[in-house]
Amino acid sequence: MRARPSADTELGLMACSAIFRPADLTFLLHAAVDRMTVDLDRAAVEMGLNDVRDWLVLAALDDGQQRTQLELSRIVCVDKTTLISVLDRLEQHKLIVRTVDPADRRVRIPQITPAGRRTYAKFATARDAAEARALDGVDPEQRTLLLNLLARIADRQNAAQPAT
Amino acid sequence: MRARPSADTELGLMACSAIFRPADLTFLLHAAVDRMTVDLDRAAVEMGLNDVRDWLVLAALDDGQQRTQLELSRIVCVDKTTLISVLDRLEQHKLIVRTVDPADRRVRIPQITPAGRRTYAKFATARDAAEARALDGVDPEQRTLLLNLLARIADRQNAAQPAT
DNA sequence: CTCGGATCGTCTTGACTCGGACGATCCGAG
DNA sequence: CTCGGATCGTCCGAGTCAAGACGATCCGAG
Repeated sequence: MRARPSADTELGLMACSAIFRPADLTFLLHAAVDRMTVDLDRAAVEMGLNDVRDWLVLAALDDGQQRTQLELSRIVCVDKTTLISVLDRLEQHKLIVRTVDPADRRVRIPQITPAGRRTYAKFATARDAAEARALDGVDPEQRTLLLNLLARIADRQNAAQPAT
Repeated sequence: MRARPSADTELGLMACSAIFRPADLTFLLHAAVDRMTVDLDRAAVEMGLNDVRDWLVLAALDDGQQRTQLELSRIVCVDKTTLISVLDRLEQHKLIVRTVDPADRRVRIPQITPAGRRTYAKFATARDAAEARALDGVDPEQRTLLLNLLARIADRQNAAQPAT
């Protein structure tokens, strides 16, 4: 499991909102991510995965498309060198296999196994449950607004001119 | 500056939304955080800071309260060992000084210097500008709703029972 | 006062990440 | 066919982070 701040500092997060202005967008985003990550990491370890990234990789492989490791690394936003260790672990747990593309023997085609599919499905339901818990009591209209606003922030171009 | 994924993988983030279901709360949160962090990190380096955490520390010290390093680490949610290097750097740049508490010679009281205050103020305006950019065109009512929902997610108790 | 346990800041160590280098392989030019 | 450049996966080295060990210091019991 990826190292995370200990419980001490974890709780401290909440203390921040008392000290910093409470409506700090960046701070709240970080806090919300941390909160979700705690849930998802726990769900991941419960089913033998290491990390949310393990699940991201499984998710990307679940559609059965043939992807090279490089494509995969771009899709899940993991450095290609880091992806290697993830794939090593998943392969060791028999959740994926690395096949060689007969048409180009340089590339490896990681493919999800039935066991990997089962693990992925279990994690997906856990994730859905976590998100439902997080949004419990928020009416659907507000949910979609939240998601839209987040998407809007995320999609914003990196247009802030690169330092004159 | 803290290492971040290269531009390649950075852009790949957006590709995710095409592959995963587009309304994935966790994914959007991550993407939004990444987006804000890019802006803030850039602002930080422009004024000689290393990191957003440098600014967090300055912000926590700006109110002039006497805090030990341990308290400080809890407030800014940084491991106490990591905080040491942050304080070392800030002290080297003369933005803070470490004083010894005369009442308890074990503890150090980091205090912000006038130069530190100036740097903090500059960063604060840069941060406000970044957040304003991120929320450009969103009407005030929706902004407060967004912040409230984020706070709600973040504040949620770690109540998911710790694995039976 | 003395002494054992608790608490502070720092140091050490092991794990992780990522940029760059490397071997294997492909492909197009000649 | 041969050969040079491009592209794949992997490995290595520098840097970062945090858990645990450690010395210095405090404080309460006796």
